[in-house]
Amino acid sequence: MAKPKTETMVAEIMDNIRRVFQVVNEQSKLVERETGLTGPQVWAIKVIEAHGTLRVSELAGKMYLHPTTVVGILDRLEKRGLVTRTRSATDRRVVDVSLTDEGRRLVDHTPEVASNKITHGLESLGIPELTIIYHGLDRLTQILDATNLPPAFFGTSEINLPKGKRRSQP
Amino acid sequence: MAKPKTETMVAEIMDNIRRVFQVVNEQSKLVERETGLTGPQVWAIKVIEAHGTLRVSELAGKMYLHPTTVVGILDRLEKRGLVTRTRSATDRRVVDVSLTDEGRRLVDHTPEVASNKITHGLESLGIPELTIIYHGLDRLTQILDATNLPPAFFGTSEINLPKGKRRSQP
DNA sequence: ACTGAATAGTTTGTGTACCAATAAATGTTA
DNA sequence: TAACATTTATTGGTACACAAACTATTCAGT
Repeated sequence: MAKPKTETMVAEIMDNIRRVFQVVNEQSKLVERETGLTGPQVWAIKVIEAHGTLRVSELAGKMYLHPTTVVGILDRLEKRGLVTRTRSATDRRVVDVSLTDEGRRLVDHTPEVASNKITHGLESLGIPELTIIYHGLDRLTQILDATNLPPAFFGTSEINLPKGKRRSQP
Repeated sequence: MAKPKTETMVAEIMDNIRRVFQVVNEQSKLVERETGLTGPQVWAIKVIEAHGTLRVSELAGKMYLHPTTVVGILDRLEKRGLVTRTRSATDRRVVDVSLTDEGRRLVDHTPEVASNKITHGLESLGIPELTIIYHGLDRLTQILDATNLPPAFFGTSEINLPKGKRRSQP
């Protein structure tokens, strides 16, 4: 294939990105059937467990989501008794989020969120093929970082892109 | 970086996929501000213009979306007078979708949906770098296809994954 | 021709995901 | 200190995205 035609390659790359979207979405639905929680919900309690008690804006930052979205997710998790919300004593604007015992139990019993088809498929590959995918995505995210100005909706709280990629904060 | 550790690479690949998600989402919002239509809406009328009149299930197939989702998008486009829905005379179960003059006018005046930051960034790269990204994503979608059973909600109508990827129909 | 399966599109309900506007608390500055 | 701005989380509203259930139509087999 690799016909050296910029236009064609860009179009195919965009199509492939859409494909990946699709599959990741399906995976989210699959996790839901297995655990009774949706992908984002599992993701949230994983983050909470890893970090310990944290404020809503911190959680949103670590999940790359807007606070409004996280509020909805927390509503559902709270209704199920998996997390608690408490107003901070020192700063009453802040809401601290933490796991309940039930939530912690569920996290432990969830045998790796990542054990979905994508991760599984990736893990079955050899180092050479993984390297190809890795470099391609890495290059892609680099150009995304270069062209993507921060939308500045995160306020001032540190954004903490996990792998230390991303530019300096405003 | 290419430290040959399967576990680490898989984790970083997943993180990068999430990054791409984020940026594509932002792009969709940006297109919305410029055209008054959302990303999926623009995508839909682009597909309709490219293919001409087509049925709802065909449109859904070409967009990799469930028919239910497309129905909602069509509702909004129809309300704005950009598309029309007509029941087919030969098969009254079928609904044919086509652009109105207004819709065609809007498509022409939309200077390339793809002129977003991602495509822009990609187009600014040279063939060698594009090749890296292309191969990485291509390999990724291959393993996704291999592990991803068709959800089988498209019925029998030809699905037409544009680049000739995807399995034979049931 | 008639019953039953399959198909096409839609409705209904849940869950993201975001923006705009808001309320309450804290900070800043005149 | 009092007016103003900022921060933090929430509510209200729109738009996806999908599953399950439903209606209408067509097809298949007897």
